[in-house]
Amino acid sequence: MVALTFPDGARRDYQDGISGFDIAKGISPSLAKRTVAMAIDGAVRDLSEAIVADGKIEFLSREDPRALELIRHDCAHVLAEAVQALWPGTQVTIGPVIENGFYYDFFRNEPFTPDDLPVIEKKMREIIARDKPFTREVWSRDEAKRVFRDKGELFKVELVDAIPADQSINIYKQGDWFDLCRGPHMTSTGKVGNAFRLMKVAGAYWRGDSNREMLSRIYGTAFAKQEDLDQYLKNLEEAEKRDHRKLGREMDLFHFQEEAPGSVFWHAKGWTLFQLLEQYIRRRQVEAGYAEVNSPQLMDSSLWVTTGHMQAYRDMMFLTEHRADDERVYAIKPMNCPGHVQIFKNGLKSYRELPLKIAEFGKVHRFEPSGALHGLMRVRAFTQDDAHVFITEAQIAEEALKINDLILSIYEDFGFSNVRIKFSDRPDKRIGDDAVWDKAEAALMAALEKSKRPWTLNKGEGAFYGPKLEYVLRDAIGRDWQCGTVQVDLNLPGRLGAFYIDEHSNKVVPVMLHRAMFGSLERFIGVMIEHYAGHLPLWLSPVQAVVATITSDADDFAREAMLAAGRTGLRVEADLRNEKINYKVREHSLAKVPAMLVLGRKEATERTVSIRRLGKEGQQVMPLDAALKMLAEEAIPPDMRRA
RNA sequence: GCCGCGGUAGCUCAGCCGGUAGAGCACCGCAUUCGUAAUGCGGGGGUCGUAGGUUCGAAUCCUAUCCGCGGCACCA
Repeated sequence: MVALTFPDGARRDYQDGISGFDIAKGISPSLAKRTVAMAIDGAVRDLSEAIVADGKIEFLSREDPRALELIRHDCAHVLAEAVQALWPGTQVTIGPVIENGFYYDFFRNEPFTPDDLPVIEKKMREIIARDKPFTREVWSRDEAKRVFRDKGELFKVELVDAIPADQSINIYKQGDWFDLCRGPHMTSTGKVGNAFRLMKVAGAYWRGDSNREMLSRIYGTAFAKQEDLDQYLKNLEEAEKRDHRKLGREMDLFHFQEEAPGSVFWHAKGWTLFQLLEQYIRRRQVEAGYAEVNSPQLMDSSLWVTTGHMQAYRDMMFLTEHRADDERVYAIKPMNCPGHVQIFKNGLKSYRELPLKIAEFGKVHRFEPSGALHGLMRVRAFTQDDAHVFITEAQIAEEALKINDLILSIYEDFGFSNVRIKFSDRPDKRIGDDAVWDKAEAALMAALEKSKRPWTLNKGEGAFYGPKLEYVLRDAIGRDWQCGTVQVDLNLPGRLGAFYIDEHSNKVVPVMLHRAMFGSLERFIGVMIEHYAGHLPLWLSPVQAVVATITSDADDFAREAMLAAGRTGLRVEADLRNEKINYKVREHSLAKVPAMLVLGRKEATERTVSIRRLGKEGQQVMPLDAALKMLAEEAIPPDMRRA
């Protein structure tokens, strides 16, 4: 007998090996009908599974949040069956559930095109309508391999081989079609319902390995209800409107063109924003004891051989051509650290000078793969708010923690409070002894623990010279972007011959912390545009207000208002065109100008302005001086507000 | 870099079973002085990404190449 506890607390005994379905049926036929799976002690299982131990049991309906994963997973199976029905000979590989849906990877000579999707969807609806039960069978390893090999499913054979020896080989059947699968599944294909949609086709490497076959992937999503699917599609549209590439054009911030792939042409307004960020960081780091420096853009490539960059990243570095009168090969810097080490090395340093913190808004160039380029988020030329902190070994944890706190405080000023931290330890491709890595990782971990922030391990993802913390922000479209980083480096200073004199007059190699807060200013601007949907806070808006007239009778007062605004330090533009106020309001709203100061005949006479804020209806009338004072107040950067 | 898709006026896009380019918005001109998201009328503007090829004839078909988009891989 097995004793099962139900969600309402009731406890009943059942015959050993009874299926979930039989239990549900015993309670009521309608329960059995609407149940698609069960959860035993919280773990979702097939409803047909035999129960052999005591535990808590729950029946899941289609509407249960935990069933969503099943709907999507089953949908992936239906997709695979549909594809094989339409194009026999196509091999199936894997089809997992992902964050907002699922995908299935196929191998065939002719990849899918977007036009295939509606055809596949139609076939899927047929399969769902047939409503065949999902049944599970356990096969022997040899039998599974033989069957798949006979069917020509060579990728499945490889998967069977990859399943650990202590795990059984599960086969799920839906009518005549079957797939190797861990499960669980719902009771039948009909439970998938019709609220699904195939989204896009894409290429993907078999097992994520760029040396292996290129598979053809179909992405889809599915929901329990049509309304949920509609809402999801609507959200995608909304996210598209936030795309920084689109907003960047509409707000006249920047552009790209063919001649400079992956490099930004910053327009006046975008460059204003860029400089505001730079000034902000400059204030924050001066406060934190950093000195700003500037190192050469172009240095002899031998320097990069010494650091190991040429060995690790040669094809991603921009190198100068050989020329007759100078045979040296120069590299455009892909990082600022070697330059900063040269500055450290220039002149004898004492332990009394540590920690020595030098910062640079360093513009670095990296030949990113063409497929990786993505607006401001991934470029080939970008500006790091980079710094290097030279310290003794004993200072690692303390200084790393200071950087951690500074980074998090900065993100808060920009409205990013939900930041995830990743700890990346030693990669396979690295320099330096394991003993040195042990020390570096332990010290960084000590800082991380002191910060008392949740973090995740990013195994083997450290830099080739040291472990790192990475700070990840999530954008409006749900993509994660790594921005800040702290890296402990016990290797490069020694390689580059840096040392300081300790209290016993000995030469000692310093430890170097690398840190960046925005990471790339370009990327951070992209993330911010999407985060705010273009509605930048006043202190960051390139144009903070537009003075717009209703009639030319107000022109003189408008010019006066401009002068007064200029004296407050606000960035204000005038719009005295002979256009209707509706037209002006619309245009400046689309350009995301945060405030409009509207002047008509009435305002000109009374020396007032009518303020309209972006995204808000209605307006507020107040004396010009009061209005400017209010805006100037609001435009104070958050860090200066604290001071 | 790999797979797929795309590149036509400043922007969004139509034309693409070959016959030599079109719309809306934007821009310019004129009129309008009009109270909070598009005033009316008129006008100018494109070697159809680039280079080859097929053809009497190419934006339309073919090849190469560049750039972009969606993924994958990569990201010091």
